Amino acid sequence: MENDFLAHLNPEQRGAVEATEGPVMIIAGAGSGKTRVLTYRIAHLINKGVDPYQILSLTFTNKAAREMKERIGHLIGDGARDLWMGTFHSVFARLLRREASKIGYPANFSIYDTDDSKTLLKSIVKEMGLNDTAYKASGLLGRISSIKTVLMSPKEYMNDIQYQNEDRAARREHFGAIYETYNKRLYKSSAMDFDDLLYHTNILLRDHPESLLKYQNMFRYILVDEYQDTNFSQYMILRQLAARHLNICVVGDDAQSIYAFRGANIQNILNFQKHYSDTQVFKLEQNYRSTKNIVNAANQVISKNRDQLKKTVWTSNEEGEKIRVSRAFSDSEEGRQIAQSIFDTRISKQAKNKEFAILYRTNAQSRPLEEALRKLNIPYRIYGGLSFYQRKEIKDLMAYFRLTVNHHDEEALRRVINYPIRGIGDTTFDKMIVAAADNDVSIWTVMENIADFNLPVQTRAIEKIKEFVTLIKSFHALLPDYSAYKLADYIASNTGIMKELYQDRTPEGVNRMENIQELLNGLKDFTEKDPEAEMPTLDKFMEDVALLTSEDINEDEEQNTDKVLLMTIHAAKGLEFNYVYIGGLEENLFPSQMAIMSREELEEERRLFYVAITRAKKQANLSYSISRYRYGNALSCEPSRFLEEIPADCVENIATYSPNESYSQSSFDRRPKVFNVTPPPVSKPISLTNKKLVSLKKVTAGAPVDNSHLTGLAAGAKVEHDRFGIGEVITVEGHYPNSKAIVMFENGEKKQLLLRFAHLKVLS
DNA sequence: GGACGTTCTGTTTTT
DNA sequence: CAGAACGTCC
Repeated sequence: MENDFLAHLNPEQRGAVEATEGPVMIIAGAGSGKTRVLTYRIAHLINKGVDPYQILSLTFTNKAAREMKERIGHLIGDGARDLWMGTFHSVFARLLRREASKIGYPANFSIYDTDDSKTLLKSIVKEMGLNDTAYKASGLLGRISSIKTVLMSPKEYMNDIQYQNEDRAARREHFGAIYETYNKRLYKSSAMDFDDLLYHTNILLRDHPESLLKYQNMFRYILVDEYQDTNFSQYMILRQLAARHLNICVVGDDAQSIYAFRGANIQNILNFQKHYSDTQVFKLEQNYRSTKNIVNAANQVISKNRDQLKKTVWTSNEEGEKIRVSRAFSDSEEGRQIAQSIFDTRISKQAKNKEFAILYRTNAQSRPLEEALRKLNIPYRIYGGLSFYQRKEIKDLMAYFRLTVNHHDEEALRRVINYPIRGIGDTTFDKMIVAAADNDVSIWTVMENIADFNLPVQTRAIEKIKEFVTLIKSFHALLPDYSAYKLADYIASNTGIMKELYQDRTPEGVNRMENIQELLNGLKDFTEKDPEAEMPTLDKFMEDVALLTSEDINEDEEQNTDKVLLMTIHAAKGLEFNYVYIGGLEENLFPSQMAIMSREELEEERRLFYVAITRAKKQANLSYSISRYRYGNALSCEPSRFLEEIPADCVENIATYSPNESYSQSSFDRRPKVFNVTPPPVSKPISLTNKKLVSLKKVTAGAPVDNSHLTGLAAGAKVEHDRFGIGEVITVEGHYPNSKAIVMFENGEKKQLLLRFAHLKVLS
């Protein structure tokens, strides 16, 4: 049994699978069967008699972990379920909940996402009376994150002369104090941010030898995927855990390191052999994925980078088609070209939608692509993108869940204390923050004992606060007895959220309602998943949802449908497609203008380009446009330098667009250059058959409003789906933002609607 | 406190 | 262009 499945591997792969003892580094070129090696390695370990729960396998996404678990399950059966497998963040969050008391946290600590952290920072800057343009939340969080990543506490930071000098020079002398307050507030809220999960794991292992020993013995075998994208904090965790048995196996490709911006340190992989003596190194250099032409082009491009491990990726696959490069006039025309090409290729190659992917550098690029695909009725799905859990209505309801589980969660409290409106406004909340800080307690504690604090607020507000405290406590009391679904449903209706959303009959409101329903369905699944197990309560559900992404939900329905996938290149890591389109190959966009200052940054962009090309199995299509709408302006663009780095014999230039363009060859001017050209007209009327919602585009004040301002709604178009009470738009008149639309409903009733931002509000 | 209107400002990638 | 932040009115 043991050997039959190893026969599926080539000698390179097999060597890497069978070297189970001691430090191992596997350098796996793009498309070389890396996941296969990891999967087989784990299966092989278990076959050799290693208990699954002694294996810790760290992946880059939860989805990768789940897929790998499934594949191992196919090889060895049920045992796969007991593996410790997941992202660094999810695995160590789980571990920290077990050991929370050792580091002074309760087991039910909250996990703050980036939004929570930013809101908290904004609040702190305001409370400290600092200028919020000099201390911007995003910048602060970035810096705090990188400092936490190098495991530096606020105290250490403030004692570090170099950092202090840096801050003085940058006129940020209060940064240390902000960092300290931020951490303190997190602690008072019983909350951790993403970096804390790794930071506190390090502290736990460093300061508690008995815990260290426990986990060293527990995780006898450690495997790390995408090692090139680990940061210092993660490196230190691994080093501590692996120190005893030294069975650490890292897999990665330095050429695909694309997360330096969030602290990934490519030196981890470059220096692995120095960190662990007697490392066995395996190189997987045969690419099974792409055509010769794609492999050659990618190799040529990446060879321009100075920092890299030596390896020669090669393939025995067929020569394949040349990489196609096309030029468009504008971003919307680029979209049309791509959509048309997909349309044609689908027929000529008898291909399915899901064999196509469109990749781009920034999320904002998806819009013109989506429009073009919709016009040709090509079904598509945006992969990644805004996470389900980042939507306002979901965050609001989840904030109630968080607050129920952990009353001290300040950001959850901030979100919902006055939602739905219950008369506790900003003024009252600010006063409670002050009282909390003065008494060194959480805001919840202030609220709980509101009468003792003699706050200078209206007695009405005091009453409201008492009611709110009672409400949340009543939810908490039900925690042990109610299932997650039952309690969530109870909370949704008892807070008034359901009622509020139900009353909102705008398309967006209905959509929000659907999202809430989806969340509740998710909870139902969670509740019913394992009837044998102990009661699936809400606090258990909350344990790791903070770390899920949109790809972790909805998988059954969405995953297997036949749709073209759109995503950023970062999100495409680890995926492959027959036909890949990479849009926006323009200087200052890709490479990003934020990343052309230093060689290191530029090399990371080049690796990103390498990742993008190597996603393609059969055909890679690159495109750029000579103008692009950004921030409301048409900017002139020049082709990306990366295009020139592809050897000419790998490339074929295809259809380019050039009627009446007023394109000048002058070098890129940072100031917007406005093109006086109207984009080519769209010939086909827009079909709305598969479109659920109608939303409105904003209209410039003073300009007349017409039907074209209804996104996706051509003149006279009929909205087929009447679930939302929207019928046919008859006329639209007036000026933004108070223009009016007359709409005829299917029952013949006519109503006047107010157009305001993206809402349709019924007037009569 | 809350609804609604106006002005300003940012502008990469994400566990 | 879109969303945040601010200002004005009830």
